[in-house]
Amino acid sequence: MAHRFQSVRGFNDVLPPDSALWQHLHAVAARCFSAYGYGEIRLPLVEHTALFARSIGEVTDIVEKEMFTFQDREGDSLTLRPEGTASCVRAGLEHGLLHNQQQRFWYAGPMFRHERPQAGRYRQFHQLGVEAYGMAGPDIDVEVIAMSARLLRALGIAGVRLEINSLGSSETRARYRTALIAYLERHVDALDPDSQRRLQRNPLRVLDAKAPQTQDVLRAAPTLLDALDAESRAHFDALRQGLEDMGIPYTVNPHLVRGLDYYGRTVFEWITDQLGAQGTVCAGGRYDGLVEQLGGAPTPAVGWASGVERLILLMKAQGVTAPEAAPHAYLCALGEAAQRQAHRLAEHLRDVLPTLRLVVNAGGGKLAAQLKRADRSGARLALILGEAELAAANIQVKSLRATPAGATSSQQQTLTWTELPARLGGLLDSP
RNA sequence: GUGACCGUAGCUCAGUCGGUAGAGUCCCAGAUUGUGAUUCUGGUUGUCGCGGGUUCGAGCCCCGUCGGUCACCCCA
Repeated sequence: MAHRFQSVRGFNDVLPPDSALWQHLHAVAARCFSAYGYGEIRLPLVEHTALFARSIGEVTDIVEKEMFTFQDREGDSLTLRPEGTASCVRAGLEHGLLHNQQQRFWYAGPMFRHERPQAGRYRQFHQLGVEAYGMAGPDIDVEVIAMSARLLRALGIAGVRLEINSLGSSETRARYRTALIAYLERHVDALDPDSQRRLQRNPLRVLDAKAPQTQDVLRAAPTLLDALDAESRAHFDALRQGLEDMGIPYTVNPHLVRGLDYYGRTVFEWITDQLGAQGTVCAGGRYDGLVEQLGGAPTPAVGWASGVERLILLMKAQGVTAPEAAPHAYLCALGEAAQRQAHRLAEHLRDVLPTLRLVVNAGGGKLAAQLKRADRSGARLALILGEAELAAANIQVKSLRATPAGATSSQQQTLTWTELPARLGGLLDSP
């Protein structure tokens, strides 16, 4: 036998029946986003590498060691997108959609990061995200958070909690950063090694360190919330009021920070402890500086992204199932003439009943074997077309599954071809 | 990037002290049967992830590599 390939590490196939759950998730999400007037934006998977360096931040782990970057044939440095926001802003600017306008977008698709795979973390993973531009007020922050809450609810996901924080203005952050560094340097020996490293590179990230000894040090550290400027404070207070008005429970986590440099003021995360170490299901915040940083006019912006694999894991953990996708009927044909007629009949039935799911047995075989396949397909009915039925222009209809009324599984009847559509129509899902 | 565990039939797994591979399931054929359940009989399925090494001999020991799982790190 020839050599068999394995998939590339961290790149996964999605197979039936899981793919049905993915379809369900996307259908629910699309309905949810359009309910708020958000339009779908479809973005390329590849961008110029510099776009991500400039938006996500040069000294972030994502840019420094996690991007799939390559040279194309002209020698340009290109990168498989590690997230969606940078592309969204680039596209908005490129097509003049962000200039003095309000825009609401959503997107979905694969992202790529070269990390070691583990539960809920893959090298090709998928995100759903929303972005809103040109609206500075806290009410739009509330809107996008409400939308995320509605999406989670619509997907049947429970047991997630919302945490929020404010990173303040960039001036606030710079001032706070200095104060935090000063404090941490006095306790540097008590920090875990990772946090000592972070202290040099990205001090705010020390705040969400897991190591207990670092948590101890942080208890007496200055907090971002105490350092907030007056405007950010008012924005944050209004956000909290808005969430309360909407009845969305949340907790303020003063240690919540973001791994991407472009965030300021509002940040939030939906967190679960049902997924092991990768507990963040949805995360986002305000990024008022990014559009200008990418060459546009100063434009307020807010958005979030959610990890599809993590949502799917949660849905499965909670027993959420996709709508029924098994065929309604399975057509068994005995003999060559009947097989030919079976395919013609099936096409006719699909014309008459556009939502019918009908499988035609292929390749012949004994009736017993065909019925076995019919049963395994999950079909409710088996349709049997043999030589006798062919001659009489009728068909045998056999129940494979008990109906809700509790009928036995051996029910069988003979119908003419013209009676068949009405019988099958009775099986179709009500809209 | 660091660490731990794992990879044997389509699937779930056994395989002792190193002696050229086994069960259940699935699938196929037949018997029974009420044309698909059940029961019975018989049968097919393997480069033991891949490549080296040690050995008379490797699924088993050693090295490398690819893939999986989990944690760190990072993050959705």
